[in-house]
Amino acid sequence: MDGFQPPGRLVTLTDVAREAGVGESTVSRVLRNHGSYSKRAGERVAEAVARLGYVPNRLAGSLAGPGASAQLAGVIVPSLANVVFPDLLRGLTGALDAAGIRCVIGVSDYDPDREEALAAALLSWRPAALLLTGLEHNPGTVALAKAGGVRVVEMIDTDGAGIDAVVGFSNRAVGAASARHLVARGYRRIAYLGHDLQVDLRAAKRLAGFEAALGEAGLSLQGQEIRSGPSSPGSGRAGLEALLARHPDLDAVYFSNDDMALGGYFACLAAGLSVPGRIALFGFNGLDFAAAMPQPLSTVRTPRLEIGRQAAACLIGEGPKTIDLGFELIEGATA
Amino acid sequence: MDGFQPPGRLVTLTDVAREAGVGESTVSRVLRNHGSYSKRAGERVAEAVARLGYVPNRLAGSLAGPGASAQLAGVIVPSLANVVFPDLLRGLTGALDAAGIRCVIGVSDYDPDREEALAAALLSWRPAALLLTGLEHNPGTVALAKAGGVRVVEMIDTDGAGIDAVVGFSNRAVGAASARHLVARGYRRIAYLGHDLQVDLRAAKRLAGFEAALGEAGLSLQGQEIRSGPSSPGSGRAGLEALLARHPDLDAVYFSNDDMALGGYFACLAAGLSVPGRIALFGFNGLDFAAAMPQPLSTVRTPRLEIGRQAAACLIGEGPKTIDLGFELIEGATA
DNA sequence: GCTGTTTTTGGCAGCGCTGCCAATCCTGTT
DNA sequence: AACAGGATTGGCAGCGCTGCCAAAAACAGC
Repeated sequence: MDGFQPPGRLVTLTDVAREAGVGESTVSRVLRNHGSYSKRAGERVAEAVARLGYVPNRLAGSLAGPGASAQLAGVIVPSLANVVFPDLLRGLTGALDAAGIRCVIGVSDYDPDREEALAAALLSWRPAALLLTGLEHNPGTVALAKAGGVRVVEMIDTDGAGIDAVVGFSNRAVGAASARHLVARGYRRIAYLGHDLQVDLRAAKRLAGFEAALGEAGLSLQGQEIRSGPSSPGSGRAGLEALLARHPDLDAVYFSNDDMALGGYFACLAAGLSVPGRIALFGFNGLDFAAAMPQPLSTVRTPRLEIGRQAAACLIGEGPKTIDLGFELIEGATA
Repeated sequence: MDGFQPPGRLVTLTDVAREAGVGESTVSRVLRNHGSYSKRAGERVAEAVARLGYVPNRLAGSLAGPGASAQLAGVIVPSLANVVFPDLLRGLTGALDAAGIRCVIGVSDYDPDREEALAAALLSWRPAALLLTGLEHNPGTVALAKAGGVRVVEMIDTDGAGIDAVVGFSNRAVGAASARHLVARGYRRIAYLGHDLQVDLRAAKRLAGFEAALGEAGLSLQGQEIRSGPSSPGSGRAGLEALLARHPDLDAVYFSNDDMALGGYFACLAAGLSVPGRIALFGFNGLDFAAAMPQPLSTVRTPRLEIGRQAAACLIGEGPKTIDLGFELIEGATA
């Protein structure tokens, strides 16, 4: 309130002890409400803390404490540009907050080497857990995670083997369900429109599941457009225009996600193509806007928040190793 | 690589020193490339580190080091559900990453009391800086921030006095510019459609600027619809329908943001109202989809990533105290 | 070969806190 | 009033690392 402290020394627990006229251990006990102390001691410490504006130093606390810090969680996501990951974080921070655990985040930009570097950097804070996205990592990342002595949770994808705990859903199953829906609705000349598959491995798994299910129905993809760069409505719009120019006879398009699908819908509106009469659109994610469209988007809603929450639960209690949270196909009106 | 460590003791710097046959200080010097050491010492340490799989403990490092940790930054955002904040984080993490600084995040849910609690929690990690959103905080938060001995950066809003550094733009000016644009285009019967203003103070400032500019033109708001809950396309769609039912003669609507405006656009599409002929729509944020719409949304693009980047720069070098990054009015085709 | 640097090195205190343990203070009893 | 048994308390080592300093080694000049 009255200007900055003389920088260089903040109030320490020892200061509080002196101010309160008690020993350091007593202050520590009071502050953590751990062990027994008298009411009087509690009051005096509380007063001293308030008077001095003491903020505990968890760096020291965690160092002195038993094992690791147990108060930080390291989270690595591939991107923050795609709504999915903020949603994941939202679920995580919400659930972890109650336990007093904070998230330290790293953004890998879909680069496994960056992911590895980030894993090392985050581990150096001795977190209670390391939360990764997807199941595919560098061997070095896996080694770090295993040797780190921390709980490891891999989120979103359950198609494969995890290091420790896994929370998510099957992207292959999503792709397959989407394909079956389109087939059941009578669409036959189906194309895929997505962003870079080398980079987004979960999208690649969905596509694999999609193609497999098409195959079971005796069909195959009639066209494919892979846009470089991140997914976005702009990319979806341009992509659908390109796709239709190349394959004018398509009757349905499966998009890598709702953002792309929204762009596709805009392209149809702009070109005056009726949806789903002339062309059907199918997305992925079940974002907010999908339900608000004049014709609700046909898509698959993924339990993004819930994945975050369950991942948090994995750290706190010893939950089961693998949790498949499933997904929900939303029939919508565009496919 | 070969299973989990016997949990309880991770490799320490002392282990590395023993393994490499050098002193602890030498290992420390090599690892941080600080001070001088022989080539041979460097090699032996590097080998030992690799052999043992040593990951430094920054908890200890920061505790022993000079002042604060200087390797963590505490970031408090009101929400992760609104694209704005992930974008902010994206800019931040991107720029901070190069400096080896990690972000510890807290989500306040627009609650000043939670913000205060989070500030204390984050400060207990002795971060290099505390990054807050907006200029309005509890007195307790301000006191903590000032006493914390850290750099404080308040992001997004420049309409008011900051604690330390401020990076953003003027929300009032955005509102005023938006109003002037609508007025210049000839719209006269203008309404506002937004989400909870008590909670989103920046939106309230935009509206204040908007109304002030309307006033200068001799106009005033013809209607207003405030939806409870977070902004979303669904809320925007329902809101516009309610607004038009109440004020059928409106010729333009100013939305609290693009998500709401997208919902409004969908409402118009669904109702067959021509945009902007029958009704003009004006948003805020300049999100990706705005440009991909059949008629590009008229809106204001805010420098969200750049705010994050500049905020990061504020922590690293001693930048100027207040940075106004301005905004860009996008004329679009909906207003 | 010997002194006067300069570079490289290891030991050790201490960062702020917690855990352990022994000391002290209470109770209620005999 | 003296005493057992529990509640409460303070001292101090030590968590893993860095900064400081003095010792040791390497090199320089004569």
